[in-house]
Amino acid sequence: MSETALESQARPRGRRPMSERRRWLQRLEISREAVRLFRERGVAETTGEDIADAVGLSVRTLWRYFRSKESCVEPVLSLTTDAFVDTLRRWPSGSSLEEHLVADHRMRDQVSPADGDATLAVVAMSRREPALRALWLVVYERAEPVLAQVVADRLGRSPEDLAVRVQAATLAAALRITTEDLAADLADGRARSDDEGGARLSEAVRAATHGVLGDEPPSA
Amino acid sequence: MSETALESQARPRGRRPMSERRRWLQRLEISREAVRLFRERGVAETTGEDIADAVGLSVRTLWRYFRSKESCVEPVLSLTTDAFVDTLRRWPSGSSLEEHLVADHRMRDQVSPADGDATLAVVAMSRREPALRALWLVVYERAEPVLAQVVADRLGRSPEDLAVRVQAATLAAALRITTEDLAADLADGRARSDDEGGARLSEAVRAATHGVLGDEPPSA
DNA sequence: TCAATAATGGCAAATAGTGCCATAAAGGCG
DNA sequence: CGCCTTTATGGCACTATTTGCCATTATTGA
Repeated sequence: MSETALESQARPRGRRPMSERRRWLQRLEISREAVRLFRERGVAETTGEDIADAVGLSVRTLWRYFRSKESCVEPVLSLTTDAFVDTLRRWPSGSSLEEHLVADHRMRDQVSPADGDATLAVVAMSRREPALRALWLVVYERAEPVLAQVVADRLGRSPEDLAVRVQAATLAAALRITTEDLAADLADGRARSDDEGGARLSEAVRAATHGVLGDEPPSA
Repeated sequence: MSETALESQARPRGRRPMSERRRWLQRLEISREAVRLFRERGVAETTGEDIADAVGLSVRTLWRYFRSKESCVEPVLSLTTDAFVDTLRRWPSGSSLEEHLVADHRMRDQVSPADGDATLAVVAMSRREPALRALWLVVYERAEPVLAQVVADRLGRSPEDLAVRVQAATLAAALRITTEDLAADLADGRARSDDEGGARLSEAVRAATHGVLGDEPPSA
């Protein structure tokens, strides 16, 4: 086991594994094409081969990146939800959520309008596509531990606390439902301004937290 | 168009469609066998043909009852979550949730210990099986509209209200997380009594609702 | 250039699911 | 009881999904 001792400084000698970031980008590229095809023809009418062709990959390699064709949309969804969560993470204590949403512009830098559109389209499609619905819920569940950390920091408690985890799940549900409402409104032709979106989000978070996290209506 | 007028009293002449209840029982029977096989051999090692054979159906008919082998576990999960939701529906205003959980025994009549075990086993497996996890989340999402009605009744508001829907999602998350904790504890060999389960559930609901629904700690 | 390692692609095979049609089962009616 | 109608099931072929295996290619260090 002298090898074990040297393990930490063992230099790899061949081709290095794909970097995490490069793999992430590749998955995102596939994801965008998959969403485009799903929107154009529908999920059932899009085959794994179609997606692979659109990206310029072999089918075999596609299945190395994703376990199913539906899960191809996951990176685009995660991109948007991660931006949401990051925005919440930057929400300073003592300010209202609405003020923060107006003041914090980094979310618009983090996710392009095209990806935002794509996400809302997938959420709208998920009303009819059980596989997409399941994926959407899974994506939001994965946000819960991150939100638990945010809540824990804010309340000065442990992220393992049952109350903290429940509060995080609550926050996730508020974000999710607001997004679903927005997607439904857009899909059904009811337009909505970004400002109203922010207000609805604040309302949802307030309904979910009852002010425990320190947000107050801006008029108060 | 005269046919349209008579449509309501048109008597069917051939074999009647399977009753909703019979179809539900058939799905439940399949579900129990599927869970049994999944527990014994794992999901990947269980094929659709295995499930069909266990129930005594042809594979073709199995796929008429379920769209995928993983979704076969859905009826057992729904059985348990429905019982949970029904218990909440019977929760009288003005009493603490813990008192209600102790007093209301109908949940134990509604779901057998075997089905409860099966549900917890599936939840435990869902930590490693993405398809089961997705299904579990979908089952709980379907409970949200029902819970929204419960919340709406309790608060005298519309079940369409954003705040009501968010509160319902919050309640669903509390139930879900409590169940997941219980499943994890059981799977990891940490026993837990029913009483403690009720206490944890009350704690979760209280953390989620902040007393808005009228529950109070029994000591208060 | 050579050796080593990782990514990709091609092919075959197993599994998952669907469409189509034949047959069996369950009713009503004479 | 046979006759007719409708539904549930089963069998078969077929497509799609997904994985294992191996050859090929690409990328790195020596």
